[in-house]
Amino acid sequence: MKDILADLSPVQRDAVRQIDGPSLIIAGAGSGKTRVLTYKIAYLMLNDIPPRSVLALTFTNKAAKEMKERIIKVAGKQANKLWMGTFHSIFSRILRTEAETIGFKSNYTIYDTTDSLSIIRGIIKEMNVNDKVYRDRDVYSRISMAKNSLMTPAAYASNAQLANEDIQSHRPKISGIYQRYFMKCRNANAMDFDDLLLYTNILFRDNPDILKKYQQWFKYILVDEYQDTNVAQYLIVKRLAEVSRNITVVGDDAQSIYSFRGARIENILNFRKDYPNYTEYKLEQNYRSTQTIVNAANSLIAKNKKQLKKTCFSEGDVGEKIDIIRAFTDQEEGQLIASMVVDTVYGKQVNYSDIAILYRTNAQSRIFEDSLRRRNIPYRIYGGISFYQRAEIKDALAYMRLAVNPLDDEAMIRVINYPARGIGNSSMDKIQAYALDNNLSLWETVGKLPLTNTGPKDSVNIGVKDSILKKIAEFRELVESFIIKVNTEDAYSFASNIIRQSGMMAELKANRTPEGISRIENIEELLNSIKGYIKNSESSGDSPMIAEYLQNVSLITDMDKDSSKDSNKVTLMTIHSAKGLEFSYIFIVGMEEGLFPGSNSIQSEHSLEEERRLFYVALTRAAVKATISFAQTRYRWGNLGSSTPSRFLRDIDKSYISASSAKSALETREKPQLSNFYKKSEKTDGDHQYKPLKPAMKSQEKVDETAFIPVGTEVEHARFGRGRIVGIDVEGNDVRAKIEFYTAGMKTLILKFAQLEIIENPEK
DNA sequence: CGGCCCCGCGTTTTT
DNA sequence: CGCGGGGCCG
Repeated sequence: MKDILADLSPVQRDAVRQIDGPSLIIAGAGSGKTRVLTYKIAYLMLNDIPPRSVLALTFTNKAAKEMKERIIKVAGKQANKLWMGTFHSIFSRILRTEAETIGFKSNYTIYDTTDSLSIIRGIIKEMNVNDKVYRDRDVYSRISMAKNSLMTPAAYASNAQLANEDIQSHRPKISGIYQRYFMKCRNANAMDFDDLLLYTNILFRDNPDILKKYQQWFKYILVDEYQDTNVAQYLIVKRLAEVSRNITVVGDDAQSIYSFRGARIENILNFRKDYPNYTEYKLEQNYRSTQTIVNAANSLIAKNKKQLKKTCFSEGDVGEKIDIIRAFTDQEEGQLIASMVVDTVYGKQVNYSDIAILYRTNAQSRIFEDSLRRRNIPYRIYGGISFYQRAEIKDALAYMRLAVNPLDDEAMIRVINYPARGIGNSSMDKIQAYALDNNLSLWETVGKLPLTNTGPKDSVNIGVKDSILKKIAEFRELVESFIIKVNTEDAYSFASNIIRQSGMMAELKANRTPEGISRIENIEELLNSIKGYIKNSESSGDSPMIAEYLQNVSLITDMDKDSSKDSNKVTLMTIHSAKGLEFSYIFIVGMEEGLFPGSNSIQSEHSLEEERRLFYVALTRAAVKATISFAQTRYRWGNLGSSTPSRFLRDIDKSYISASSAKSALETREKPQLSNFYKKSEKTDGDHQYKPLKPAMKSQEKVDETAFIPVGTEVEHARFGRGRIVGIDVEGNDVRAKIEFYTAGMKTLILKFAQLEIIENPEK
């Protein structure tokens, strides 16, 4: 136990040693926040507090998993009994146990965002409202916001302000959509992500005895990333901690980046009011990064008006200054970063896994994937199109979901005609219409259908042919045969049987295309993950059934898949995903107006500050060196646009930016002829490892040749092959050529980047 | 009913 | 550009 405390700074030690009472830990980036949290939990256990009475809440499964591993190292295996996980996973577990109390069954389904959107689309159709006005995403986020502020449909309907807002935005029917959506979920015995928090609140609010049970159970509560809690989460914690008041929250207002999900920085401020006898610990020393990075980050965040007072400092090396890299195109940005990755690995003798490329949006990843692949640089990409979002995976899971919870209408819609069994859209419409009229689930509706229309005269007739009725009956029997086995077969056998018996496997195998083969591989990977899940839980008990696997899988993301540390790969991820992580070398890419800060964020000071905090998070991931890049032109939705450097670059104190790169990338405001670029890049001397100003030489050399190509010229492009120029367009300083390529089709290219080779010039 | 093609639209960010 | 949804035709 002495060992634990010896590893800590005085402040950290004090924070760890406070066992009882409320404590607020304000922890700057890299200040050893996770270490304090893990050690505090270990310390509790070493002081004979039973692990099962400790509740530790995190925001990602990854954070929970890592923390648990670290605690096991210090305090041993009993740490497995800790209640540690995300808000969503912990409270979904509790809701399983208490489901009946709130009118659900314990086998409830958890709908992911895709499911929710699809239901909302269905409602919009049902209500016959304009889906251009009522866009599913907008409606969903409105509902999500309501739930996160604990507003039920009734509360929403009677709220004048919300009604006003919806009228203003010409969407007065959102309240009605919410009502229907809410009921549909209930009828399907399903909860969406927000419901997990909403219903936990309802459960605790309306059932004092149940609340009391958990208040006595969880004697010690710890919350990580407290600045990212929303109203629903805040209230759950507040209720649970009310009696014991042994609550520890850790947070950093400067790293609050989830307000789009309803997070409220104020929660961390309210802590002082809620628990007046709290003790506050400020962790201000950054043990991760160089002084340059910490100071640069401080200078950046100082531009935000709203923030808690805190002085972060580093006593590490001064370190290298930040490089700012300008690229002409997004493509070139990819190439430059890729070659800098190589230079870093060989020049600094570090591993690929010490390097991360961080971007604002997932869509940016592709270019870096390409450029890294081209150079044979191993990389690992997080987020983006999730494995669990793939159609074949969702289909397989939908069968399992339907077997576990037949009321799950979304699952039913997904699989009733997959593989195609002749129950098409028009039949489905009839089934759905009947279900709606009679307030039944689809499964219940299907259960009422006769085998033929000539059956007993009081039997249901929805107006489909006998041949279809027969197919529906066959489907029903198929699902019934699955339902029987839900609680008798272990998750793995169940899943592999369902994939064969449903006909999915045969359908997939019939497709010999590369995509078809990859789909089968994905299914195999899914089965493997189920096997892995069984193996994991067998060590701590019996073999789990499919229902248990399903409730876990819906709260799991790609992020959580084995991040086997042994693999030496460059990490690509969004900044949001990078929160809480650290890397020696960080590349922050795409620092352009409209991208970062995003175009949606530049209207309000509030969201601009959040973007700035996001940039702060990105910068402070770097231990040794940060490099920032932007591109002057970028493909967006298939066509080229030009962009200017992000305003945030000017927020960093110049003294922390390498002089050569600042000058070349930012101060020079050259827009005119490219010949100027060329000359300047020649002047940039070699004192710096990278020459940010230096564009791809080849494209420069080609410019003069091709800048004034007439229409009709036959040209050759490295990627698109040969084609003919059909139009020239001068836009600002760019000359764009519309080229009809013989094989690649029509493209619009900016001449100075296109590297065209002239094949034949009609005017010569 | 099912498959194919075309059109329209989208980018925040995650549980 | 890439995806998903809707529409049309076989």
